[in-house]
Amino acid sequence: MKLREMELLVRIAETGSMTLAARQLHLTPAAVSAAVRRIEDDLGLRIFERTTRTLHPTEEGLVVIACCEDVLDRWQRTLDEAKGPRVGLAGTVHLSAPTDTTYQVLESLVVALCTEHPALRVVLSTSDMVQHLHRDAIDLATRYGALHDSTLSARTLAVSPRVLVASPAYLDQWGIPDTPQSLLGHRCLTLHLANVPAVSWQMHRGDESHTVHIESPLCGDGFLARRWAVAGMGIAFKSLFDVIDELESGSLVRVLPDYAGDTLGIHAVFPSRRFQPTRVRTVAAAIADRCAARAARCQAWLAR
Amino acid sequence: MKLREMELLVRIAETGSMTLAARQLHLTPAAVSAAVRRIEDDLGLRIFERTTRTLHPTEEGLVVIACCEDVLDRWQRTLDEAKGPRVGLAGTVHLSAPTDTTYQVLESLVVALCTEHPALRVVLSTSDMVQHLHRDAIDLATRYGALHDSTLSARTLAVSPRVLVASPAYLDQWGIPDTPQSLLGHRCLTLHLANVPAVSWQMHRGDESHTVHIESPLCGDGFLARRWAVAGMGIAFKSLFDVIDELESGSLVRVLPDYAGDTLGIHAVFPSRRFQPTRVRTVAAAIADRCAARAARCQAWLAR
DNA sequence: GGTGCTTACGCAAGCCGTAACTATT
DNA sequence: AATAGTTACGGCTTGCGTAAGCACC
Repeated sequence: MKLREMELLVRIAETGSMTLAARQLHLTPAAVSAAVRRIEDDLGLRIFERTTRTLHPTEEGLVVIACCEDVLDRWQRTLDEAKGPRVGLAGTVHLSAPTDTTYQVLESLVVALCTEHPALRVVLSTSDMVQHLHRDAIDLATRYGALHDSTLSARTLAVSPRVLVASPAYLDQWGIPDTPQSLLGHRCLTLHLANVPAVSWQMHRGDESHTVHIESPLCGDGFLARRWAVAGMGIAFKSLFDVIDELESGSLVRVLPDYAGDTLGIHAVFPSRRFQPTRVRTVAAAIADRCAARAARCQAWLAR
Repeated sequence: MKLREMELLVRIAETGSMTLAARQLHLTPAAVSAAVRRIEDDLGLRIFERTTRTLHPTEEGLVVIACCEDVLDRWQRTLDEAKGPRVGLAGTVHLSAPTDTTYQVLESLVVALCTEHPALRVVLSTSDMVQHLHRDAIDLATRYGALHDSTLSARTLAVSPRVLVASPAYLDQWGIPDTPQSLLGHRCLTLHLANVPAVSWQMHRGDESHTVHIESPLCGDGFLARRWAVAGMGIAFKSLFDVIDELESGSLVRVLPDYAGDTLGIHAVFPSRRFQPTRVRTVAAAIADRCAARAARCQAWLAR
């Protein structure tokens, strides 16, 4: 038994598919199939019960796979400990984040990390959509809101309410809304996520709750909504976390400040496997640091 | 990295020698040497610092080797759990024990085990000498007294005092000694262990301590001493544990019953590696059971 | 019919044993 | 001189990719 084979078993169990596991490990499905067969023969155990279309671990398979996870985790940590202090980070980290988080948080952070660790490669996969971490072999993603995939694990990076924002120029030209309903007469900038435009904005003041159905002249991703808002194209409904820079600098101002949107959590999301190379842990820690600093600025701004 | 390679590292560390490790794993020294080199290259770490005559783990090597032990242990237990209930014991267990223990305790036990588990093979290595468990790849040995090799771990099976015994016929013919000194006029049966005859017997009564230097007409191993004693050839100084059968049956009787020899521990001794196949654990448990039963008979006999 | 697992086959790399070599005691 | 580790080389095994086959949607 090789560690590589253990990783294969874990990946198959995680993805639920030999083909996806093969892709992640840069193998062919044929190789994976053969490897599983070989492993099962060696062990004298059936690890996966499979038809051509479904695949799930057997009872014993779960025991073995859990062991493989432990072993890989132990091994990874040992290598980190044994060779960690001497060499810088090396290898590739696959990150995925929403557009705005990518450009505001990750971009400069990645530059800093790669400068500090010349052997480190970072692949940034920018998407507002919930990507399939397993399918794309993402090491670490940031996501807004709760996640529903139980095969993932998450860590909260920040918590921040949605706020309505617009540029001073826009408000000069179109006036300042004073009730949620008055938004209907404004140019509202909505997000277009997962092929479904987000068309209703929910906000509340004390016990009041308001839902406004938006007809949007411009609809894009989070990054575009912010840029458009700064450019005076309309009112955006964004996480405070994403627009704290502009609010601090005054290029955006908060609209309807008495009304707050949902408070969204920003999470770091990992494939559930416990074994993470040092490079992933380090990058995760750096992201958490940046987000914590940014969240502190949000707190300060709200309390000002 | 393969589990087999991990085992190799552990064995090298245990035995302190590539050649011995090679022998245990049925490889050539060349293969071991090449494997170590390969592993070190793969890991980018030096595991063993070595000249042609000495070999010891590096700092990082110790970390890696400890990890390998953990991994092998975890893996072994997992396999036991995953396939344990379905199949009987299989494979080979190497045992080593003193002569008398072998013939009185292990012999019938091994027969029972092999009958119960047809796929089990047992290799019994009988010796009164302290064998090199590592060198001979012994899975489990029993030994009297404390052990001095820190790379081994031990479990106490029984504790029993040495006693002086002789057959009734012998005592009829030669008389019953009434003091330790009177042993000098008797035919005493000594052991010949590790090429050095054991020539002094120590015993005590209350606070008194007596050391008697023996001139022995017959000198052999533990088994022979017992048989000679039964045959009326003289007085033996044996662990009660070894002669409980004869004392119960009356074929031997205790001499100088007020005087007790050292209380010796009987230990099961294992190579320190933590990973033990089920077969070894099962055999160890069976031996412990037998010894416990026998020890209980010793207690009962002393208290009679 | 398409997707995903499996089988067949050829090739390349890995790994072991034999044997000669080197260094240490 | 003897012992332990290393290097060199030939052969066998392992493991992968390509390509074709097969079963469940």
